[in-house]
Amino acid sequence: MSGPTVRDVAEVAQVSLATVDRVLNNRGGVSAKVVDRVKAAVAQTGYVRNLAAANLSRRRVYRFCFVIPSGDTGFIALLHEALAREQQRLMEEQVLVQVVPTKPFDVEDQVAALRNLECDAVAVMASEAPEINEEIAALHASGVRVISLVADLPSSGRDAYVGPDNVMAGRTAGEFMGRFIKDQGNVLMIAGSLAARDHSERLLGFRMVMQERFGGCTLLPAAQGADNAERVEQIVLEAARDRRLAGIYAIGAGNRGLVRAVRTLAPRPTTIVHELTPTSREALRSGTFDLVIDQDILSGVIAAVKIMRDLTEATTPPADAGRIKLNIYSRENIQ
Amino acid sequence: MSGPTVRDVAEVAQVSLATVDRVLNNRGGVSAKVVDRVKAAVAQTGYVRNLAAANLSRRRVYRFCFVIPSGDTGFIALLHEALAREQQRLMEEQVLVQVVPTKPFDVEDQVAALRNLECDAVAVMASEAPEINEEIAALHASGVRVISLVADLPSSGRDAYVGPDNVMAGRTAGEFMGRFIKDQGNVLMIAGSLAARDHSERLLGFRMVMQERFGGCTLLPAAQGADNAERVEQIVLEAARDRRLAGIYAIGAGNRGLVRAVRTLAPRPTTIVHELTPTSREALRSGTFDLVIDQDILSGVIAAVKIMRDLTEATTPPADAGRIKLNIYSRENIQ
DNA sequence: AGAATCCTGATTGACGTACCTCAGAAATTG
DNA sequence: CAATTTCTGAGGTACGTCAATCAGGATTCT
Repeated sequence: MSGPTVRDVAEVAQVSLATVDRVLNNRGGVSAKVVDRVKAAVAQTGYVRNLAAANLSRRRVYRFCFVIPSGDTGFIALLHEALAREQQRLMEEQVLVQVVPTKPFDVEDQVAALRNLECDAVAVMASEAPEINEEIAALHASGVRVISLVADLPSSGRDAYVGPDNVMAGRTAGEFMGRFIKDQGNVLMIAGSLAARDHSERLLGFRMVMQERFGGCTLLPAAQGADNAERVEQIVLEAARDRRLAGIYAIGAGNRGLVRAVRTLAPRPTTIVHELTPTSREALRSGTFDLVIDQDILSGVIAAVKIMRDLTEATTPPADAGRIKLNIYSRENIQ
Repeated sequence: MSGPTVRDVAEVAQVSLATVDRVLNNRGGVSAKVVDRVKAAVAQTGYVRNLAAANLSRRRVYRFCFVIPSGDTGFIALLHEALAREQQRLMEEQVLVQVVPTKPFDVEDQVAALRNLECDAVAVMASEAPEINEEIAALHASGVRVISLVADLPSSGRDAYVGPDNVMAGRTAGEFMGRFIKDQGNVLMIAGSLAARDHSERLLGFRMVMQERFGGCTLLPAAQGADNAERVEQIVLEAARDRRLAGIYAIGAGNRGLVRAVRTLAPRPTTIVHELTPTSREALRSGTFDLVIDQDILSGVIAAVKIMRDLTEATTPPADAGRIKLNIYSRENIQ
């Protein structure tokens, strides 16, 4: 009733259990001829590994580290929350996740955090800096698998990137911005820091679309808000002195300041931001924000763990495994 | 390391393994005092039954049926594809999934399909009809757990619904339609069949938003395209005789006809459709469609299986487990 | 020919739970 | 007090896979 087992495969292939095991878990040491026979037997019997039994038997414990900025608001808070929730579930799959918080924008601290990690794989969210790239390269050389999270670090030699296509995110923002503001007026772009690759890529994508298809708008010079609410608020208020401020595209954190600023303006500029946080959700619902482009960080964490497991098992993860989907939220589809 | 086991519970409760087993699987024959002690020990240790080991031990195989319309195009094709892909993975978890295709819009055939099913749980996608509701009620009474998929059947007494909030889907479509067409012109709505609850709910949501916030538009009477490309094409061409056709909202299938029709029109009306299929993806990319509102059917299938398993285990699934997210796609974020 | 290497078989003990039997202790009954 | 019933303990086997060991046969090399 419950399907064929390794025993049946062994019988059909005329080999021992040990040999079937060697083939199935490719441990090597089996001649090509026998390998073929076993594989044929698997196909013939329709054998499928019983995952429950496999997990039960194999008691390997994976040790993964997440090196990410600390923070108790916005997206970073959601990331920590998602990690905490997943930790529970992952325990049951013998995955131990350790979170190593770093000081935001502090390269030295982030480098220090990457030192002396005791684990099989690391997921890093950091800005682009040569020191960090070097540290990651060193980690990688010492046998630890490394993936970049949310913001890619392509020149670090990381094994994989888990996060959204940030150029696409920016392009998407541009598309909706252009249509919503009817292709006219000034548009303010606020990034957190241009050193953060996710921010600069979004900016790039946004600019591209606006220039390609919405030439009626004027793009103001990109401002840097340092993910700081007060800074962001000031930037907006300053830009709003010009009466033709039609749209605001906010990349990165500091949305609370953005809400405060936009609420004082009349007419209210079309506002598009990233990441569905309690703040942006509320602003969306109340009509202060017009669109939120979100990366589902929980699915990102899940994907990251999966890829880290694949990497430590030396099985190549599927090519698109790390690509997190972009979710678009308007006031009508907040969930 | 990998969580407490029955052994730990037994030790804490100062009883034997056999007694813990008797309590956990309530086999009776244990005094109230000891039962309490064991339960306290469970709470104290944080013991959770290892489902994998349990299923392994008792050789349980889940048998689930998906009763869904047949079809090799559009959303239904994607659904079948997703099921086929999941089937592979689910075999490993001792879940046997059987797909029972039904003739679309054929109530009699769908009722027949629901008869004589040999399984633990069924997922049904069907129109609303009293005969179907009755059949589901009968199934349910005979101990089979039933969930509705994509289109809800609330008065059937199904155990759960897995699918998007279709009113929300319609409202979202309305929100973007209103903003894109700048609140003026005629809007054509094409449903497949108003008997399909997902269609009627989307229509309802769309109408609500348009009336609430976009009073400048005129809603044409809702047309029924029977999920048929030719029908849909004709409906559009007819409505387009009026020069003020500013927008089209297409619920349900038949998008190939929609593409053909819209391509002949100038100016091209703003077109919003449902489900990201090869057809709608291509239309989005080429600029024929403006927005696609998609339900990720793969995640729907996964959620459905999870819920069916919970139901057959008599553990109540989390309240929001069946809610599939809505994904919004513009030409810039197709993936 | 002898030694080294490679391939395969046979066997064993986990993993955590379910389910069974048998025996003995404790509590209840007549 | 003896006879019964109720409760509990001890121990075992099974589920299907992983992982490891040991031993011996077949090849290849020197």
